[in-house]
Amino acid sequence: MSAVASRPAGLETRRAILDAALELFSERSFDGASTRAIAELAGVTQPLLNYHFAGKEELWRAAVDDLFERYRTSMELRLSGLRGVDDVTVAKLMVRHFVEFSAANPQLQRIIAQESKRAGGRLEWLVETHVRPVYENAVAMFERLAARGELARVAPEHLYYLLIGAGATVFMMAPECQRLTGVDPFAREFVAAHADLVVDLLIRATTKESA
Amino acid sequence: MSAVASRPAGLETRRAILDAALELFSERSFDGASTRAIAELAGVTQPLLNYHFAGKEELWRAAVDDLFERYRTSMELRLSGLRGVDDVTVAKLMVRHFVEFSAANPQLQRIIAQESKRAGGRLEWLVETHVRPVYENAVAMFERLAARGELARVAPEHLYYLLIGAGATVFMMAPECQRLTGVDPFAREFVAAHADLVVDLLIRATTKESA
DNA sequence: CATTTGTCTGATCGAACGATAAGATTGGTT
DNA sequence: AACCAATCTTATCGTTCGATCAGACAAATG
Repeated sequence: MSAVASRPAGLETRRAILDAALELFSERSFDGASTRAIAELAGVTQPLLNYHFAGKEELWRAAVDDLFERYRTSMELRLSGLRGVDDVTVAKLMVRHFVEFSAANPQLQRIIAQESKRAGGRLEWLVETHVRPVYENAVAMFERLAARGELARVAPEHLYYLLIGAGATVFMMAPECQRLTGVDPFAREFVAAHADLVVDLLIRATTKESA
Repeated sequence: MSAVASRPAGLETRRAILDAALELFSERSFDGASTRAIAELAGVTQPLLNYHFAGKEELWRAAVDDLFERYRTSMELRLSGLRGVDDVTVAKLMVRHFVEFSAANPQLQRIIAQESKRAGGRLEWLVETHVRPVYENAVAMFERLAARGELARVAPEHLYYLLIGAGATVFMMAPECQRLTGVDPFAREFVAAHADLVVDLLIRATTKESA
């Protein structure tokens, strides 16, 4: 049953389903995305989802796994070969990469925001499996910055959600931004300007004046 | 049919339904909140929703209307009697009130975030009916601050979503924050500290150094 | 060529969905 | 007391949901 995917055709279909699932889960929420709509977007029939995945919930988890895996690898790639570089520069790169990834993959914040509103099995899994490592990484970054006097000594809970919110909200809400302001937040210059702003805000702004 | 509510009992029931609808729509999304669940939370039977409201979509609109009405009146109350006060103080009060309202009513950002992910009728209505006035008010505030040199000359689209995201995300995602960090973001001290941080970030941080 | 195994489809299940119709009940009016 | 309109419930409609099953199809293996 649960599909180990040994033949090439199976892998391609699996990928098409994962992409479609991520798209619809992220913009319509778990309940709003029907398995039939996902199947249609993937170009397959609905029962095929249950062949490749054990059920709707497991399909959701597989899609989220895939997305976070992309986030992790892209961040590692960005930070590879920076052994000797100072903490401030690395931190700025991390923040910038988070903003740019959020622009290139608004599904990430959309899914996190969706599930974070309500306690339950999916939130529990999401936090313990994927969010906590990201959070702890961020906290470590905050501490390195604070130790060098480049960041006000504020509780990490505040800084984390400040960073997440400031950096990703406009991309998560891109359709609203488009309609409200007429500006396409995914435009190259917008993303760059927003990343600059967030980096400045987090790292330069709370420096020196505070603490 | 459409219930003009002349007898007192009707108004109380209507309010109970609106409260239940707001709660479930905000945390489960439009599709995830069933009319039966809303009715149960309100302590009435499911068909009664169709007596007081024309349908699920109109119930959603009525609940959102109610919420934004509360936001508007509370903001006006907060800013009443401030005719002579300088722009910077007023702006700080506005930002602080937005953060505190987002803490007291996380449903606001939850519903906005939910609908802003996808273009469609509900987003269109939400933007034109409620979000745009708030946005234009914020833009006017940005311009007054910039004119006094208290804010970097950044495009308002960036500042608006920066403010929204930084100020409301942690409350919107309160269940995640609780599980991830063990901290209750609704605690009085947390809300106050977060408001301070956002006010400082927006108004003091981008001052002088930039531009 | 025959067999097997991985992949996919058509048909259909029971449950939950939003909505409606018909009638019971309640409270104000005369 | 009689009436009537507002409020609410019970029963049920047709649709869509996620899931299952039996079988078709295709590709690798012998």
